[in-house]
Amino acid sequence: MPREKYREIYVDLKEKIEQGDYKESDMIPSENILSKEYQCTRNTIRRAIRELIHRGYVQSVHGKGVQVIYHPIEQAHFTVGGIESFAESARRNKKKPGTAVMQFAELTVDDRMSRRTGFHEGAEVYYIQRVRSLDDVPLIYDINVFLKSETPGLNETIANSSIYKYLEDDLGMQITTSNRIITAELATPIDTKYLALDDYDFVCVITGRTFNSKGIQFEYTQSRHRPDYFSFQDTAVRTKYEDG
Amino acid sequence: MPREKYREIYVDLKEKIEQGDYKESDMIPSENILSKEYQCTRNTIRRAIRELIHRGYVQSVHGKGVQVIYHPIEQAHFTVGGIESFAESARRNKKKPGTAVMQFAELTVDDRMSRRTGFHEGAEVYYIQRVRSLDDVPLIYDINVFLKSETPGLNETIANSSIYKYLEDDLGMQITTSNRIITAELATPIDTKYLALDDYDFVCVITGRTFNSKGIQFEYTQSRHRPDYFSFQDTAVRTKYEDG
DNA sequence: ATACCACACTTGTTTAAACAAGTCAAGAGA
DNA sequence: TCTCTTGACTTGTTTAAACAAGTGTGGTAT
Repeated sequence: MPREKYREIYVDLKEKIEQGDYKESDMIPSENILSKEYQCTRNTIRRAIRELIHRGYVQSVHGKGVQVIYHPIEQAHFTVGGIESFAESARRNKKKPGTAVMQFAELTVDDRMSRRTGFHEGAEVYYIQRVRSLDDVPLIYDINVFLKSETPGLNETIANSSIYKYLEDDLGMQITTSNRIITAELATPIDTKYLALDDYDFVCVITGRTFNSKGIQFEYTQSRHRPDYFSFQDTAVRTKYEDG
Repeated sequence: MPREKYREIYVDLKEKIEQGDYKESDMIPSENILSKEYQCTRNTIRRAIRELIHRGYVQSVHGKGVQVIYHPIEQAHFTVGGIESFAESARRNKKKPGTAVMQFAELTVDDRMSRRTGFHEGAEVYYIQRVRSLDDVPLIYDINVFLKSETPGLNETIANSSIYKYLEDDLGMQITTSNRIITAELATPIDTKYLALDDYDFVCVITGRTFNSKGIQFEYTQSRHRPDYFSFQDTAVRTKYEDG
């Protein structure tokens, strides 16, 4: 459970917005009022509000207040966003997750793979391919490359359930940053073979590198999704003036 | 030009990273050292670093320091990310932008459109369809809906160049937050007709709502991209503990 | 009525300081 | 040699206060 004040306040306000206590276009109470309510300084309130802004819940307006802009999205898709494991996403989307390991290999990174994954040449890695299903329909083809030195003891059994759960609970690793690129590509024969693509001849692809709290990139991932079950959510905040 | 200290520091550090003064996996100087260098308090330094973290340039490691994780991406695609106008993106991707207005209409939001766009029923809007080209190849089909009351004076001539430029420079509007969803869809006959899709029968779609600094949603957008010219970049930072 | 100004609010930026907590290396003690 | 502790560093959280700047209201003088 969160022990940090700003996080408690953030979660509290977030739930109030999601439950409709504060409705879209409403102003939430001012920072001064909230700091009295939550028994803390304005700084701590501002930090909680900052998180809400970054997640697209509210929008601050100079001189006026902080306005709710949260709009629940239609859940026709399987929505991806933030840093989540497949199991977590599945649960949030209220679908039953399933996993089948297609390949589990241990290999050494060569020149070409190094450029693609960001791992150093010569690094020892686990190379895993898995098919993920939602409500028993195979919809996602996952290719994972894990740095062995940071993920010791990884094996096929673990790959069959949840690798992230193993990393976080058993190895005590903390996942922090994820750089991702979203594209769409023509389906490969492998996609067509293993996924229920129906009539689709293309897939949505998330390619990304993930870092742990020690600042080490421990993962490279490529997730190939059936398009009608994929949507990626994002909130961008424009900081004043250009970025350069 | 930025007058805020934290922004000057942010831009300065960002450029040092992009130019390779601080290389990947390097630690940048500690917050205390930087605060002396830049003649400010640690708080201001932390704020600049926070921005770098959110844009995927660095990663802070508790007790150790702040590490560079920036990795220049391969520019095979047309990369979208952050809040940018089409003209800005084109310039950043070093391509010549072009625009053709297919439709410019003024209409009133009805029930169905309200659910899709987030505008109130009965609101007066501009409805615009445009084909965007990069280096003279038509690659993006843009559908924009602008709230008339917030974007007065919009016309076909402006739509032909840069609407965002008009809003920011002439109307003095500040664009702040953008909620977007990225998906891929089968190409419609319109896509096929107006875009150079080559053999592709699908498009990448960015759907989004944009807010100005007054907290008013003034735009709804749908951008349909040729897939091989599209990539969406994202950095996610996992805040400790679950979001609820 | 209208234009203007003062005032009470709001959020935005910056400084300052204290303490918590994680890392790492050097040195003491076995 | 090995283990453990200490201390100096790092980032993380919170408090406190001052001033800047934008918004809106209400009153006053025209």
